[in-house]
Amino acid sequence: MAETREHRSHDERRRQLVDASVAVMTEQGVAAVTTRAVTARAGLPHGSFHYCFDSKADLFCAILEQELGRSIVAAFEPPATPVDPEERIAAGLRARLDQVIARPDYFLALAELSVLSHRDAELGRLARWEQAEYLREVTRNLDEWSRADGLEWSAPTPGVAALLIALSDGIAASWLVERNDAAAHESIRLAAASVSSLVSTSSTSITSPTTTTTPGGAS
Amino acid sequence: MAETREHRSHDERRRQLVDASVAVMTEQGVAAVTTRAVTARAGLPHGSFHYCFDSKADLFCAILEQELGRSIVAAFEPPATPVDPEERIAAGLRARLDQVIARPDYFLALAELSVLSHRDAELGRLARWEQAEYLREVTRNLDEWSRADGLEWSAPTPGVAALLIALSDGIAASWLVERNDAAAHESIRLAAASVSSLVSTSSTSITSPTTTTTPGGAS
DNA sequence: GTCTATACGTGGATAGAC
DNA sequence: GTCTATCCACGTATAGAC
Repeated sequence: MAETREHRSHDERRRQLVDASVAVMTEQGVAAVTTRAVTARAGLPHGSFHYCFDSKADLFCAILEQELGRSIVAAFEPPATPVDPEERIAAGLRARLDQVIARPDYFLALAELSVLSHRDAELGRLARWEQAEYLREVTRNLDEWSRADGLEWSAPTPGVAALLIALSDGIAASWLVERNDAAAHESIRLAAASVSSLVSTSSTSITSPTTTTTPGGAS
Repeated sequence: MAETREHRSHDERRRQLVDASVAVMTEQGVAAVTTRAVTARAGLPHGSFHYCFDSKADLFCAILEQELGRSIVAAFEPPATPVDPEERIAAGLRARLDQVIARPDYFLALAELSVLSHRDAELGRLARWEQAEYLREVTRNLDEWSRADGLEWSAPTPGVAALLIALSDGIAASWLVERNDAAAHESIRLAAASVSSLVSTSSTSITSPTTTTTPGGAS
């Protein structure tokens, strides 16, 4: 450990600079993310930048990798507590919207970075990969939840997952320009009502008969 | 008229530069839209830029105004030929996707410009206004179409229109990163099936009984 | 291995020539 | 009114000092 201390410093610098970049990006937009601004924000000398990153594109790769990966972790996460499909879908969509509402500037910056990534080959690959990963994750959670509650979809779940992603993205994007909470929540309500028409509760659900016996709070 | 000839030249220059900007933006991204690149593209001297625009932000305003306005014109346009709700919704969503597929780089640039606009107060106002205008247009067309076919929605049409916009935006955005035609069309299929569950054909539709008599090709 | 000083290119905006 | 030459600020990247 004592010998690797110098190397560890190098990796820590990278993380430090990435975090500083995210801060600048969030507050002032992607255009404001310059090597000078980032290093100044991190309290490091300007020269340290090209000591940690090959180029600015390299930095953006690191940012995209870290932040998009972070977004994936809690995507349409499983059961929570078994509720009817419509409410479950609404909850999933609402979770994402709530994140955006809580940190609008951050997600605005992320959106900026996403569209920007398509201009660069390397960044584009990364963005596509993350998107695919995200779809897999949502599909996985959707499957898990459907199996647990004994639900069947009138279409393959990857397709349903893609639809849910498009919906949450679209609603979030719309909120970002309008900042209209009521309208966004109405969209979610309608979306949940719509999408739930694709699901049919199969008769195999043994655990939950006509009346669900959920111990605890039942509203 | 003879007296205003000089002024007309000025306005024509503006349009000329805006068009050049859109071209550059489409081919190389918003970041490449510099005063020099734009004037060069337009075949004009660099100095002519600040002769037509107060600043670069002023140019972006003009671009946003022109291009977003252009997007609105054909938004979920009315009847076409009366078909069932699900097919009609799918057609509306498909129309937008087809536009994006036909000119991906253009819409990518437009997306770039949209997210970028939120960093500037003036541009933000413009983007919001255009978005509201777009919602009004879709709602208007939705109302018209529904009335013509005697349809009733289980929710106010502005809410439905907002959902449709979010859907088409989300699906288009998803396509822009994946470039997966099949997946996008599957999303549209599912979306149309979902949303059509919100509509109930009222008994007032006299023109179209159980079997529609459409002259011409009936596949 | 860590940081400073600097080179080099570019962009936005302007003053002044035609 | 139209265009040229130029200014100044900033951004990336590097060579070399500590």
